[in-house]
Amino acid sequence: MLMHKMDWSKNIGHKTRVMHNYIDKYFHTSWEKKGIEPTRMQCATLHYLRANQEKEVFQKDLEATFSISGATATNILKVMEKDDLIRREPVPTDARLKKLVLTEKGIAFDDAARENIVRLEEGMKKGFTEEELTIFREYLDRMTQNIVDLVEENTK
Amino acid sequence: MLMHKMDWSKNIGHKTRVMHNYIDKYFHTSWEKKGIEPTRMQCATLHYLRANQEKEVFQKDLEATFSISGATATNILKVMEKDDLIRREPVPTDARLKKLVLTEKGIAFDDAARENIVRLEEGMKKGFTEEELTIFREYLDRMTQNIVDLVEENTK
DNA sequence: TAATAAAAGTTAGTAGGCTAACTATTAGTG
DNA sequence: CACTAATAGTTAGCCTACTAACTTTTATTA
Repeated sequence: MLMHKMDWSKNIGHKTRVMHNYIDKYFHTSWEKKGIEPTRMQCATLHYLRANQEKEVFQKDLEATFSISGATATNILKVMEKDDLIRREPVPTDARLKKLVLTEKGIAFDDAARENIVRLEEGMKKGFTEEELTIFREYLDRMTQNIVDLVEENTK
Repeated sequence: MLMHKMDWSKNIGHKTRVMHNYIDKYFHTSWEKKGIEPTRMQCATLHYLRANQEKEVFQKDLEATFSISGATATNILKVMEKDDLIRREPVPTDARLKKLVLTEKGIAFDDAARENIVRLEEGMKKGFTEEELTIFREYLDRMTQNIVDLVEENTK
């Protein structure tokens, strides 16, 4: 059998994993002893709740927005509730739902996180033209769809 | 303060995270009851050890190749040793090192994993030209470097 | 209306990812 | 040679991520 030797330096899945992990690391290193350190997904959740304060937001909305499973969402929200960044309130009209509400502390941390998010957004794009970014997004969407198709083939 | 509302559908970090998670899911769904289910990083490790059977391979090599921390490497290898996919053998010339060796079972699982890896590699690239893939890799490298620069600014 | 299906969220268990702190060993330097 | 640096790997503790199985509640349909 001919040995197929993978060149990891050209592997797009590998590159994606590495980039993904560095983004986590960015958030981890962005807090110089301000007490707590909201993680990447916590910052994203704070941001989402803040931007949708006029609406009612439930766990299922986070799951759809961020493409995470129910179990993952429960984990993230459990930690955030423990750290007093959010509350989960019952909804009178539907006992299955729990309304997600920012606490005062959650709002304060969202303010603090905002500059970190903006700095990352700007910094990531350094040296990229708008055209390149559009192509980059399109490639990511296309390749993700290819992988989704493979997963569906596996599970059909 | 003007509310900055993030459009997650255009966020490249978000897209990268989603693609990354679907690759994990691909590996998870690629085993129809063949007993054990080697995960993404386990398959990558098996592949790497197989391709470098003539050399001596140590944990630090995996850390460098896959850009993972020592703790993460220890975790992955611990599980693989428990499942009898690899052994960790002492090295006479340097007591700090542990040589990583594939077991018979490890070799068998690498064979079984090979078709899954090839199918993913092919499937991911469906509809992409070689030129597009080259550009895609270049974008991932450039953006990852941008993020590394931000992390280094944070930690300097 | 009663039975069934669908939806929302939780729990258990596991993998991969990290940092910080640690042990042990080897290499380098005054 | 002795002291210090660096290297290799582990452990503890945490967060994100998943599936599978579960409870509770609401919606649908026979």
